[in-house]
Amino acid sequence: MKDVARLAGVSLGTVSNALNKPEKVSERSLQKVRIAIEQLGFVPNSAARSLAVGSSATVGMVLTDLDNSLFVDIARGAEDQARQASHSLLLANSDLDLNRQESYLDIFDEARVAGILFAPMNASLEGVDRVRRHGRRVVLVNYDGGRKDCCAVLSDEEYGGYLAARHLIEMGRRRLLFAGGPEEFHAVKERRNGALRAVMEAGNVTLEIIPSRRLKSDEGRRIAAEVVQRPAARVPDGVLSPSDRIAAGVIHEFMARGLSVPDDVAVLGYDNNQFTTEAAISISTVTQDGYQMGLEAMKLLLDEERDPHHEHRILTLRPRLIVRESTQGASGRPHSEEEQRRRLGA
Amino acid sequence: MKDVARLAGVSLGTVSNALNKPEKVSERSLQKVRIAIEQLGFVPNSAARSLAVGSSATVGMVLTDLDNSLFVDIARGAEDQARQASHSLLLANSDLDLNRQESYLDIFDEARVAGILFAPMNASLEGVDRVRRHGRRVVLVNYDGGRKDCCAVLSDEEYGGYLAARHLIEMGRRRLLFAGGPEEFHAVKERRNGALRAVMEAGNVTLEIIPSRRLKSDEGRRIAAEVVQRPAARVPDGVLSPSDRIAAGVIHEFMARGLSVPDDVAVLGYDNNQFTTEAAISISTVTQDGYQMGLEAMKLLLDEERDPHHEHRILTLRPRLIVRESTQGASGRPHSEEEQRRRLGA
DNA sequence: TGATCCAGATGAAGCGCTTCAATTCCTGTT
DNA sequence: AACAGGAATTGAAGCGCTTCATCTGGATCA
Repeated sequence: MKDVARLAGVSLGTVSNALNKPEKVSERSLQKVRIAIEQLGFVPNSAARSLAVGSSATVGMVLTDLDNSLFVDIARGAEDQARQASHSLLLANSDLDLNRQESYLDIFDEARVAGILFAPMNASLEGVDRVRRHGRRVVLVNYDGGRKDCCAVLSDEEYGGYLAARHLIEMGRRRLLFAGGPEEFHAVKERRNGALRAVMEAGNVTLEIIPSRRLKSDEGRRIAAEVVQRPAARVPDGVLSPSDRIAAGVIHEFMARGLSVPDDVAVLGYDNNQFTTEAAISISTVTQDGYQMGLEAMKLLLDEERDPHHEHRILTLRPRLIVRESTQGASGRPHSEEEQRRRLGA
Repeated sequence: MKDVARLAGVSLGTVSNALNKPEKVSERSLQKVRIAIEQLGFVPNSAARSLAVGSSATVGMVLTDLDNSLFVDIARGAEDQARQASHSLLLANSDLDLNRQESYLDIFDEARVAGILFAPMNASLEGVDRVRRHGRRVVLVNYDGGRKDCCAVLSDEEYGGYLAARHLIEMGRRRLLFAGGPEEFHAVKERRNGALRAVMEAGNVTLEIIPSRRLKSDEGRRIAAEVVQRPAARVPDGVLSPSDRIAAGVIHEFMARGLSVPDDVAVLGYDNNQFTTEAAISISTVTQDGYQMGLEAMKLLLDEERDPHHEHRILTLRPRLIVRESTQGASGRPHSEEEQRRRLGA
């Protein structure tokens, strides 16, 4: 920058102003500075800038699992919002590893980012306390571990489970199975509670629950293989599962064993992952509109950054049911352009 | 840090050394510093560190499309390798937007990152020249626009196309269709060339080509809908497509119109995206082992960082064929644990 | 003509760290 | 007892930027 100043024949301060507050600089100087920058190929050093200013224009997002396209959607929403505020969003994928998750929080903390969007695993949120103690702004996304002391954007998981079960019941299903998911996951438990509520409300409907250790499709296959061997009257006619992956496994296994989906058994997933529409049989699911979640989360963060009397808020978004072939049979194009756009929240 | 030094009763330099070169500091001082850090809740400021050192321990990765799980795999491989070198990997998703792609390159450039892993769109690579002129290290991943002046890790796209076509031919297919993909995409063109080579080699096999503007599943549906209306003798019996998405669309549409996959027509995708195994009919595909690509790319970057006589290398990895139901009919579990692990490269 | 203003420009101070030449303090050697 | 040599420590200098109190040179007005 010193070189730029010299070449342009102005002072350091003027170069800085030309870069950050052009309205404070005369057109003439602006021009000279611009030319000098061009000639020297000058690139501002954001580390020096952050150091001088005390914080950066970057927002860090720590997320658990890029394999779940929900998080990609969240990131997209957050990024679009960030860009409007001339901030940029950098992602760190902890890949289901608690250590990495903590370490990325620290990295963003050390970088003095403008804020952290945190889509944590279902586990201790001590990292949040740590970085907030250092004055770092944090907004929780998709899970908040019940804390009330910082902003969060959540999805009403209980209601999502309710929606799912009610849909199956409305389709005439009476022997429901809640397939898979570790009960210690907050979201899984909530969704199950919602399903239970719908079942209670309906009367004369049963809800069986078979948990699983993970949320992968293998578990769905295992569960389907298990129940399909029962006497016909005890085979469920409606399955809802807390992940699209499990639902995919369930469907796959049922079909491989000669059952018809959705005629013999309707199957419903959760999260509206990408592949629910790319599959040969499109999968009905409950969607949490990740784009919206990301957008709102970033808004909260920006508000916290700007408004000195900011108050922490917890936003709970309502999930939405998406009916596709796996619960309703073929019914025209299951993934129209319109639908695509909705998925992306655009 | 000054406070830490004071509280610990040592000098600034000693605190710095305790943090970065503990072997140069006596056990006693180390202890004192540790306690002081603990008590003050001190967090090193990486901006200041970067400023003093002149570069950071972060590697930035700019990628085009997080919806394609290939890139997620690449990021995973890169991250694992980075961690071994005590570097961390931050991701920026340009989401198919050229402006954003350039802007993220600049952001990493301004942050003086240790290097940039760049999985660019099929477009001008001027951003690469720009940041390299500033001394930034760049490794290209998955596409290099034919340049020879920096490291790159590529996939042998031509060979991938060859593998795909040869497989279909070996399965007895004679009327092949190369379905979809914009010809101006380097990868698409190469894959098509490879397919062509396999067809030439075989004799008495035809290869029809129907391009499309994008790589989404709608295009696959459109193409399938189109060819299925022909007289039977002119309907292809083998389809290979440059993306799994298109393949999924093709399969879906064929099935909806009463064709059997793979009996009437075998369909093959490309990239081994996540959903190829989560679908009701698992999709045969060509995989580029993203994990490996990311790993190697990061290795090249680290070498460039460390070795003063580093020479730029271009690594071309061979893709691999994965046969699943869509070309071979049901054949046991198409996605075993083993297979999963291989996908993840773990 | 001189007083008053104000848009612009200036440059020193300081952000929090690393580095390195200089210094101190031991230990072992002769 | 004197000294060499190494290990540990010190603190000033400097990284590239922003900020802000200060200054400059017209323009405006009475």
